[in-house]
Amino acid sequence: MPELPEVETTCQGITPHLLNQGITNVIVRQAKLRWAVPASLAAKLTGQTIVSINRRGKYLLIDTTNGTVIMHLGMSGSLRIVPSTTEPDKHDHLDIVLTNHHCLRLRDPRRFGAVLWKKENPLQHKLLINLGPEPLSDAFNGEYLFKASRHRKIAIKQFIMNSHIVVGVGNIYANEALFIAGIRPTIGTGRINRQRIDQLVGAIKLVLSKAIKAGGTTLRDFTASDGRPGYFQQQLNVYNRNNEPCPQCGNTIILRQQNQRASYYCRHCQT
DNA sequence: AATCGCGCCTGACGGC
DNA sequence: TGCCGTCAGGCGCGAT
Repeated sequence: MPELPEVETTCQGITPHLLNQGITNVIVRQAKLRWAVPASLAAKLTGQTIVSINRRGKYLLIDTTNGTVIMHLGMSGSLRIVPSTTEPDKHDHLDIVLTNHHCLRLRDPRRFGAVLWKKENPLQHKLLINLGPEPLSDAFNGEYLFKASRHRKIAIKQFIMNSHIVVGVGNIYANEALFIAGIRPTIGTGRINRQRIDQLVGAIKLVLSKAIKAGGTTLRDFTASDGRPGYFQQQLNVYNRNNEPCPQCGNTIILRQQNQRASYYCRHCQT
């Protein structure tokens, strides 16, 4: 399940293969993703050159000489670079074929992902324009999060998973960051003091940057663009560890549903 | 304005 | 073995 570290790993993995490549063809085998892949995508892209690849939150932005492809990997999406003669898998929905006879291939069994097109100013796209700051940027700091958190009644876990507050924190890393910060996921956001908000900001930055270094987290189906899994799951403290001992105090890790999401935490270490 | 719950979708898994 | 129900979850959207 790609969260920010997995998308970043993918972005870094595909960039050297795509940069300055021409696009000779686009093959859409399954247009029904979260939103329909634009029917005009192939016409827009064919003959263009890829000029840069960026990430904003969990969105990948592939800039070409004619406009930008905006991709989201949803729950189960992955991108690979393969020779264009490689036989597609059942869930390989889209190929962007390059002049080097390889293609960028999108696989997404659950089809929660998206492939969109924006002619110019991709950051102004409706889905991107209201996103919160990047968690690893200086704009995401204690002052910002504290201010945003005042008078909010929502539980802190849902708050940090809200992409309008900060991008890229999905369920896995929200659980992990709250554990590191010693904050119980169910606490009302507005009741957390500045010092603890600062700790939470530090914990989010720490867990995300460590996960990027490890190449992401592979629990079910994530693999990097070279097909290798990530290794951050070995460093998970609480996620998927219900009934196991807390690595800090030895008490049993609790699992409870919170807004239809699994929250894992230690009742002793997280208050 | 903030919050809540729904729905999209497939594969894995457990129970019978 | 095979069938079926349940769960997982990002996130936009409509309802409250």
